[in-house]
Amino acid sequence: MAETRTLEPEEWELWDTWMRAQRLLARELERGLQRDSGISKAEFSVLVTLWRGSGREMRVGELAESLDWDKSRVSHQLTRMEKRGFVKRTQYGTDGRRAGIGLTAEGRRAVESAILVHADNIRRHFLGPLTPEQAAVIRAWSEQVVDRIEPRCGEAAGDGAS
Amino acid sequence: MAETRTLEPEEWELWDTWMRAQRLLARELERGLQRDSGISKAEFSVLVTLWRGSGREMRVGELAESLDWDKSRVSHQLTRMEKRGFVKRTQYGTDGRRAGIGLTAEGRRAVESAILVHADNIRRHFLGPLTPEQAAVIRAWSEQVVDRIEPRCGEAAGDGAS
DNA sequence: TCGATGGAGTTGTCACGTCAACTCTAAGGT
DNA sequence: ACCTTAGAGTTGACGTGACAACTCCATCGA
Repeated sequence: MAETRTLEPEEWELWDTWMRAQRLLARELERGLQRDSGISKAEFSVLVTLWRGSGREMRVGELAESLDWDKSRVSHQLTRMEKRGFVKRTQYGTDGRRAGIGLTAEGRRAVESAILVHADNIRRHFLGPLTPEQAAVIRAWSEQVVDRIEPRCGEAAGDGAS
Repeated sequence: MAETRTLEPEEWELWDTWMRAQRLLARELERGLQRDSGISKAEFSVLVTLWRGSGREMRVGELAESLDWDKSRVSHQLTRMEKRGFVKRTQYGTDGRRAGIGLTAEGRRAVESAILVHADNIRRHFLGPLTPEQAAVIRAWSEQVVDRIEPRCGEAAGDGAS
């Protein structure tokens, strides 16, 4: 273990400013999604992931892996989204309980519209104001962080929204 | 309004990597707080803000302003934390309903320990691996974002944890 | 004096997220 | 055939967060 002392003012300010920026950005994007497309960030994540599979049904575990979410979180989210009519669970086998997850027409419509709107918002709030130098540094740093906290051998598709 | 087209692969990868890094970092810090100090990020934020007031009782609105939280969110959080014995609401005036918020001894103990542990975790996961150049760029970028989304004239104390 | 207005706080409702406990099925071993 | 075990998915309980509706009280103006 390390030194166990509080942060220096300079350290603290960097941390605080970064946290604040990160939070405001996330809040802004979430609000945009809600306002322009009527869906939440969580819903968007699920919809995009299913949509990328272009019609193929996915399993809960697959979704959980793709999103880096807990399985039970996926299950709860699907329950809510099934109620809203965005996804459907279909049965596997003859009478078993394994479910395949598919988009409804409503879900497909919602995600195809949301993707465009959300891309605009990401450009406006995140990519737009970024200088090329900042982009390079932030990208490199983000990769460091991901590699250190979650070292992966292979690739896993992210959702880019949560 | 802009162009309304989806993100280029390069744009998307930057966005996705950044979101992933941000999320992993937040998750790691939150888990550290829970594991080492037995409190949540939300609890930590409230405790630190009260603690900085060094004994002086704060109002709900003051807390909400400091934390940049919705007032009702503060109220709900205080209800839970009162149940845990970390804070107490004291009455103002003779029979009115305005409440001043104070730390209990238990709350003070918890926050003073958590601050040290949390500082270590922030250093380990965030500040430590940062090169000076990265620190400068991230700091500048964060300030840009904050200024653009939430332009403030004066200063507001942040909590550095949520 | 009385009523309107506004600020401060609380409460309800619902979506999100985590953890642990549970069910069901498929395999595997004896 | 039977029991065990592991994997997949669901469920329940609870804390978190956003939003709107509500209560109280103070103040101000007719």
